[in-house]
Amino acid sequence: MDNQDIRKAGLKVTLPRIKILELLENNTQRHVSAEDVYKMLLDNGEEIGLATVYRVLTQFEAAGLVTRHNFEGGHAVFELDRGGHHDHMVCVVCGKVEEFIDTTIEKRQREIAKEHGFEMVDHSLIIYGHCGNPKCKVGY
Amino acid sequence: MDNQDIRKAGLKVTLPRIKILELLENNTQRHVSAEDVYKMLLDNGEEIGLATVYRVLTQFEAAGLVTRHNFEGGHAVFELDRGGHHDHMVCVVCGKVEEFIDTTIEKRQREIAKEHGFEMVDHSLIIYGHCGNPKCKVGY
DNA sequence: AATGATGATGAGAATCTTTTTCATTGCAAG
DNA sequence: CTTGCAATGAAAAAGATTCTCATCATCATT
Repeated sequence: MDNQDIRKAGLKVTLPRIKILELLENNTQRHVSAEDVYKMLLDNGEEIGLATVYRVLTQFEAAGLVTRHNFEGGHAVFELDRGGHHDHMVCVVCGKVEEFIDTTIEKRQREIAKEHGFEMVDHSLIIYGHCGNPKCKVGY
Repeated sequence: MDNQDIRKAGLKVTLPRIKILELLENNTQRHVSAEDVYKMLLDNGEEIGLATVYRVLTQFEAAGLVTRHNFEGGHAVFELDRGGHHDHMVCVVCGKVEEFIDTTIEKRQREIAKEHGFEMVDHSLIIYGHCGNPKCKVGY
């Protein structure tokens, strides 16, 4: 019941919001920029303005439906929150993104924050490296 | 011998580069945006263009003299590389930045990368939370 | 089902950050 | 001291995101 998620967020159930949420749910690549979303909607024949895409994604983020990541490169990417939190591993050559979750690190982070007098509310961990693809290996 | 660092990077020793490196070394706040650097130079009476600041910071980054961080908010911040790697903790209210390093996490990251077939070359860990300042606490 | 208040949308303008262009200047090797 | 080539400043351009505003759609209430 996606529409309920929108409603629960205190937002009206409108066509742009439904379409954007659908796209995030069904799209193969989990990490998309606002521009990506906009273009995909266009390809699907939806007449949704870029400004609306930005607005909706920001609202979804505030509602906890999606997460915004600031990867390298100046533009943000969004990802549907499927309940489970996870971190990212990005290949510096091909850009491939893998997700992972590690309880050791998760736990340690909370401890470190506390040691510094912080109360952790969120975190961002991105590992950059060369992925398994031979073409992405060092010295190729 | 800062000028040697510039030279070693294969760059000519010019006034803008010297001034920017000096500023990064002597400035109290370690994390500065290109705009910050530009304005501080202006305040110091230096006539250095914003484009040059961007160029030089990017060159310094390539040379390993500074590190670029993509914190939330759309603009990058730069930090002088004082040899030691470290991660960041950012207060979501006042923006205060604290640095930390944790061997448990550092080690675990390498292991995780390897488990996924990645060879880690870098990483970015940012913990967001409420800092010790009472005004930044939840429910203030 | 009609109504109306309020929120949402689209288009384009505006803003902000960063990069590029290009004519001019200055470092540094000989 | 000359000279090539890199570096610079100013302004324009590009890219990402937000804002403005007139119009339109949703939804709680009739």
